[in-house]
Amino acid sequence: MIDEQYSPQAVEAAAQTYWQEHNSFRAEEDDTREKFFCLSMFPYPSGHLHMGHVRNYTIGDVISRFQRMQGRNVLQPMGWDAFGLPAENAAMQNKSAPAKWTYSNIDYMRRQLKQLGYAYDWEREIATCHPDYYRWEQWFFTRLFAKGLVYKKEAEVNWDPVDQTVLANEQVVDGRGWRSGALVERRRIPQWFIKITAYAQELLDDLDKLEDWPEKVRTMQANWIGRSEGMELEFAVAGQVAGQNDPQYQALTVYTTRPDTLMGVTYMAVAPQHPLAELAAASNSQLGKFIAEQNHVKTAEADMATMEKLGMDSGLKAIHPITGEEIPIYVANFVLMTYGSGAVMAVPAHDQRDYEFASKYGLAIKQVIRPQQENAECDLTVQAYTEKGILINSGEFDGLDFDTAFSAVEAWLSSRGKGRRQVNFRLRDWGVSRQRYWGAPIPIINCSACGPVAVPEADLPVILPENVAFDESGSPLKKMPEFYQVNCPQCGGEAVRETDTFDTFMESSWYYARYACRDLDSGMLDKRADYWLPVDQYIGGIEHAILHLLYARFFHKLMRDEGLLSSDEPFRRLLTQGMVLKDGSKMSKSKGNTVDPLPLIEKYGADTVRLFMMFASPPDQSLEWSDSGVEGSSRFLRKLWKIVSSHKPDHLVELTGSTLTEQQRQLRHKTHSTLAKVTDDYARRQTFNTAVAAVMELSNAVNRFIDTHTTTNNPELDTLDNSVVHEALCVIVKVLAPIVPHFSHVLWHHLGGDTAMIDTPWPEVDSSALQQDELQIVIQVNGKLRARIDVASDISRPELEQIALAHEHVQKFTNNKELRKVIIVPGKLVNIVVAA
RNA sequence: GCCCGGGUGGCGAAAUUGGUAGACGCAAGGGACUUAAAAUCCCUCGGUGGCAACACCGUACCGGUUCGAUUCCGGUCCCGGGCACCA
Repeated sequence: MIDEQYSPQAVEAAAQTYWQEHNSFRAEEDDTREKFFCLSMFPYPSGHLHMGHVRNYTIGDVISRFQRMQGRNVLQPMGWDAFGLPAENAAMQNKSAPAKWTYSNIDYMRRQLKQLGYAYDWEREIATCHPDYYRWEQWFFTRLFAKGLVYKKEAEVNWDPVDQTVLANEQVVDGRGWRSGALVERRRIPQWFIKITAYAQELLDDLDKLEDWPEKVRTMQANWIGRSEGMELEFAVAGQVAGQNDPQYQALTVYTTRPDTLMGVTYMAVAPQHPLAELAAASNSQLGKFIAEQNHVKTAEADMATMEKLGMDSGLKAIHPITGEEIPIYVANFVLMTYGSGAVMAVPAHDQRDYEFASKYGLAIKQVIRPQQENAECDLTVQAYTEKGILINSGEFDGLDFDTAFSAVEAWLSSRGKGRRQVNFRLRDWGVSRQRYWGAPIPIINCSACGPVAVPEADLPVILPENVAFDESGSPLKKMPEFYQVNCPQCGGEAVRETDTFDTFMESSWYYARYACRDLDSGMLDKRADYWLPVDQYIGGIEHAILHLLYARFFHKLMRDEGLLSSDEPFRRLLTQGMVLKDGSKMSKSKGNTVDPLPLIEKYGADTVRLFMMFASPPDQSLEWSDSGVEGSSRFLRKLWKIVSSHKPDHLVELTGSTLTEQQRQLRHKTHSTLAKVTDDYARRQTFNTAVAAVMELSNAVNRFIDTHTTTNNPELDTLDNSVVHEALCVIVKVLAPIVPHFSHVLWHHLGGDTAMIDTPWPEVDSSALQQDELQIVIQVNGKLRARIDVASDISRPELEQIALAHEHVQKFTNNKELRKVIIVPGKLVNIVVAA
């Protein structure tokens, strides 16, 4: 007999001890079983687990344990995304080394995860800041370097002129450095890029294969990649830009998706950093001042898009490629030098941004498109007309529609070598250089004779020195000659090692694969990667919908093309979890509304916390934290514990085929319909909240059944009653096991389970228990509910219609009215349509 | 600004393929047990009217499609995520 009082601490200790002693979660490759790789996004070791982590990892654990009960060979690993900015900030504050802070955070958070009872294979734990891990990232980068998939170019960063450091976007507040308060400047510095654009088309096309990803994520990625079909064309620069023979001064190359509007171009716009702008500014101090002023906008796109659109006439003219007219060239702050060619053509009549700019600076607005329908709204005194339509004021192109105009303009320009059809992507190459210390060193040596040279494989890893002093003045690596003074691997001459480190997205782009062969020291991956990959279920925050998930997809394809694995995509199924909120806003330290999981686990136990997390809302929606809701989950477990612990699993009889009372049949029906629903909720819908609600209903039904079948005279159930209850309780305990595994572990033993809960298969639905003789049918009149009736489940349509029409509540609304039609949805409802 | 979501009782939510709006839980109110409290158990619980049966209204707002709309379509408002150096 077990205690009637539920004691989470004792229960959780017992279950965790069992799992540990039996090595229950060690995963091994086994070709005879279907594998299931379940992965939650690994955490950044910020110090403590927060509720978002608890939610994420509970979802992953529930899915893992469910799949295991379904017979799969499950791998569920855990690790640490250990490089990153917060470690540097903490180091500055504590005047210590980022490594020490990171490792102690990992130790603390690992203990928290263990308390929660997650079924992780801890032997595969990864921390990305270990050289054993990042050496393969460095090795892989040198492979990409050899293949020409990486290159160096200048890119803009936020520069703090006081602290003399590069700032992340989040470190720029209102255009100023967050520590120094200094006005931030844009600065161009050479950085490494990986050619993700070479894979743009495949990354787009393969989204169609990801059938088990949320539609919204696929849409966001497709829009991010942003494939467009348009034309690249040249506008010659008019007159002679004195003494400049360089082609960059002689023509502006622009890209447009609307070549049909070409005849409506009334000005050109170039970026402030464009060579033509700089040239014009040399003899125009006002323009020079304007250009200098534009140097203080943060590099983030949101800032670029919301800032006031400003421009200034450069005085230079471009020549329209068809009409030969001279049109002004403006310098405009919204044109980005780092996008495309740094120049755009402007058609104010048919582009809203161009329209607003033209209106502001008194530039011509020339209509060249009219609506398809003559009377459609098109008032150019109010706004641009941006729809596709019919060409006007376009000379020989008049009367053409978008498609024919596109072809005609293309033919005209291409025959004269002034333009060509081109597919463009919004996606830009991935800049991976960071001017930071706490990251994986970029394995490149810069030699004045040989240029950039990859660190040879034998010299890898390039180890990041961990024992460093860290202060406000930026990366210690830049002050360590013993780190950067090296000899060139090619010519042996004096050379300088890169002191930049990798973007931390690099580590998180392939960690999932490394879990398969985490102990391998002779290579990045081995054939075990192809056993476990792709990940069958990936779970993480929606905030990663684009960047992390796109980079990981890209890396997977790079690893495939390196021959390291053979699948095309890393994550078969994706679940994007919503945020955990308190009082309607995201839990965060700055708002002071965080809830620490630890005291809750101590008070209620891990199972209660896990249960509340799953019950409070569906996983992909935000979850409103509620202390009293946790209390409710605890109450449910206590009640259920009492029912199960006072149940005696004796004198049980076979139920299938037995003659049961109506109430026994009803409880069996409830048991098996609940089982069917919960199975579907876990497997297909992944709505664990409705699964829990269904189990609560079943548990309430069992409770009522026991109440109505025992009396003070006879406190025991008879054999058949007890067997029906036993069946229901076994289903409840088993289907709750993924969510409250400790609780189920102990109760399953009490119910007489001959295997440990963790090794027990998922129960099967007895379809004979689901058969019903009667159904409830709803009767509507004109779509409004008027009656409910119980009928035989095999009733014929005419019979049902007749009963419905004869019902007194129905007749009240149909009397003296013309019957128009009767709609019957079998097994559900009858809708009687009458004249109003 | 652009891309993607979301909005249902006092609260978290449910309604799975266009077919019974509010399952399940929380809070609240009433009652039982108790010297008392906690715990537990029972009842009520979207709004309005009504003794009740029941009727009408109700899923952010405006409009549309349909026998029937929380669900589909068009528009508006509000909230959230992302925007390439936070992770």
